[in-house]
Amino acid sequence: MPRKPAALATSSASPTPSNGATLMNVAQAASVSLATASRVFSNPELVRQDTAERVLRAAGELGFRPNLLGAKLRAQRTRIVGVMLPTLENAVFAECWRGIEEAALAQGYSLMLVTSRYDPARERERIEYLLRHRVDGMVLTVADAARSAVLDQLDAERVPYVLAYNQGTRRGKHYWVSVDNRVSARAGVETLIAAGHRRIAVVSGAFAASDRAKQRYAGYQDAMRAHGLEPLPPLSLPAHTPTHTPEEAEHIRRLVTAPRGSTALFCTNDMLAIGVISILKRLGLSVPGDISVLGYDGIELGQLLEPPLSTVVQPNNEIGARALACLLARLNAAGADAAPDRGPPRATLLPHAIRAGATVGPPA
Amino acid sequence: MPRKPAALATSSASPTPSNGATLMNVAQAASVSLATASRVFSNPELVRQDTAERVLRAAGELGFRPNLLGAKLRAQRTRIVGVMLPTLENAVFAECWRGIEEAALAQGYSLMLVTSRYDPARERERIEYLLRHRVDGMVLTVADAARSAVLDQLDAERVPYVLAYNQGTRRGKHYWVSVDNRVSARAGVETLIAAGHRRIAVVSGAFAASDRAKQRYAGYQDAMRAHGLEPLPPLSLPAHTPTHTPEEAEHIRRLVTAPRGSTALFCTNDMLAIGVISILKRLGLSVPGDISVLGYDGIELGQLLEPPLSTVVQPNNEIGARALACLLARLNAAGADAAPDRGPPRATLLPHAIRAGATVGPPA
DNA sequence: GTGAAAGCGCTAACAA
DNA sequence: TTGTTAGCGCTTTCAC
Repeated sequence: MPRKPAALATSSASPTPSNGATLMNVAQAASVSLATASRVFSNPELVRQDTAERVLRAAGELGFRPNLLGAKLRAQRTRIVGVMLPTLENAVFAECWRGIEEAALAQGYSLMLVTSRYDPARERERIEYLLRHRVDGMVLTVADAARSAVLDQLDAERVPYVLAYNQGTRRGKHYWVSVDNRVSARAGVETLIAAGHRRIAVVSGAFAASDRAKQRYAGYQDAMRAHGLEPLPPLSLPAHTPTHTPEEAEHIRRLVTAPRGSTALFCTNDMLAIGVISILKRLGLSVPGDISVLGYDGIELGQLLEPPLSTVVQPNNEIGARALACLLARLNAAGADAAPDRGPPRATLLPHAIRAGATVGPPA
Repeated sequence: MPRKPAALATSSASPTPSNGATLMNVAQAASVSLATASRVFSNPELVRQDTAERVLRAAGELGFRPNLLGAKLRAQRTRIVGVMLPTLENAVFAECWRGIEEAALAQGYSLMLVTSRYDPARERERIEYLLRHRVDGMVLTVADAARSAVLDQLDAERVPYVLAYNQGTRRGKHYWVSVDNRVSARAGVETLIAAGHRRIAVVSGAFAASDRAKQRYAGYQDAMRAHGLEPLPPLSLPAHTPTHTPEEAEHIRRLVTAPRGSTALFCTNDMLAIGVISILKRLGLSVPGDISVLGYDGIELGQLLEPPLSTVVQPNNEIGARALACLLARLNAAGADAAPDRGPPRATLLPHAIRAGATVGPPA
């Protein structure tokens, strides 16, 4: 009967830890060729109903589980998307991940996540790692999209990628999904001005670690100038440490108590804002009674606090989901034909919102 | 139907999006056999110094990047570890992920992350997905380790896994890394008792979604009984919603204002504690002036708040790192020989700590 | 030390 | 509709 020279009667033991059955085993059990068995899973419409059923039944009985490795190697595409985010410990990115995972799941794509810690050296290393896995493309947030070594590398190697949060700078150079950082920051600061504040300061993470922070600062300057107010230089705090240092507290104290100290602080991200509010409280100041604080990001945690954080809201889930969708659109467009005009738009600008919260009030 | 020489045209340009060079190309450029070239990367000690250098140089010039897919398929092991966590939006798991990623990076292992959302159906689906990728093993946190369908499946298929946070229940059944939930919770509640509280209530997420919550509640009962106090039934709040519902607020109000209402609340996780504190404040109550609140988890965020959250601290980074290390130890032990006594211990109990914070004070 | 050869599990021409 | 046949890029005996 076995007119196959097949030397693959090895199925007694359990080769792979998970499960032994290969497509070949299934094909034999269903008395069809390997090709037909394959088609049942990848192109069911090419195979007759009852044949397909026989194969499926055999697969079920054998506990067959497709080995994606073989498929990927052969197909020269992995259907894996690499994701690089600065950290997950800032809820912004955790929320974004959720959007990405949801979208990938819906589209049958797999994900590989790495974190860069805002560290360019680590960015390079982690990207290399994703490349070795032959991801089809990437979704990433880099420190500074305009001067990023990894982005240059990716461009040189023609790896498709889409930026999340990084707002494209040079015209038409990158694909990106973001809110308008500058405009939205301006809108946020204008709520401060509308509340009566005139002396408004900015607290930010390191500009080098975040082009968004720079853009948001520019938005602050826009708002101030548009209202005839003088922008102040930003207070740059090092990456949010788990706990406050005395120096940080001292900086904040000076900012708000100097003669003519600021009455409102615009923090370029929510985690920072939460930390700043705590520092202010420890200094014996009330928020918003003595000082108003406005955040940026719109993480859900902000609403859990009391008073709830006033902040500029980005749609974090959606940023992730859209970035992934954009990438898949690129991948598909490239597959169909190489027409340069096909594929998704390079820029996806999502709307921001202002969440009123209760950490902003009139100046003391 | 168009013919297919187009494929050749594209492949001449750029075979793989990333890079074209295969190990075979490198071997030819270095005038060695494929086998030798391979050895340079996997078993350098088997090849002569100068040969190796030639190969390395050729690889550099060609911009060779090993295709892990080929290696994995051939070697029948992927060096990928699957990670399943309930969510990353709870900082506990984000911190744990950090530990896992660090440890994996150090050991040259890759990771594939999925989230289960505390949903058993989704757990199954996501596990299947990891299995298709032929991960060598898994690190996971399941809703309830004692009655988990996915764990049974994994056992049946002999896939090595290590639980993080889930504390092993049946003797010797699972491998796990955790603090002692019951003992640590008891210790936490005893700080409440030491502060003078007698009427202490528990606020928890759904027990069905977390065996940890159940164990921590048991610890609470232990503490109460040991001090001659009457344990109260837990107040179970649905999964932490982004914002508070009126019902939640009403439940909390009743808990603390009924005749002889509780003076302290033990929340079985930090996010819950943060939410509960906000609710109390909105009810016009002061923490810890009117009501004391104790959390559990020790997320870093807790220290950023004012007052800083009093909580039972788990070493989240280390739980992740240890879980991964334990898994790799299992994988290696299995590789060496199948001696049943080899390999890491099944249980890894990590020490907890109490972070005093400032949300616990004497009863009003 | 090095090379030749045989696949790992799967997909996709092409043929029947 | 189904089968045959080549590999995808790599590791790994086994000879030399």
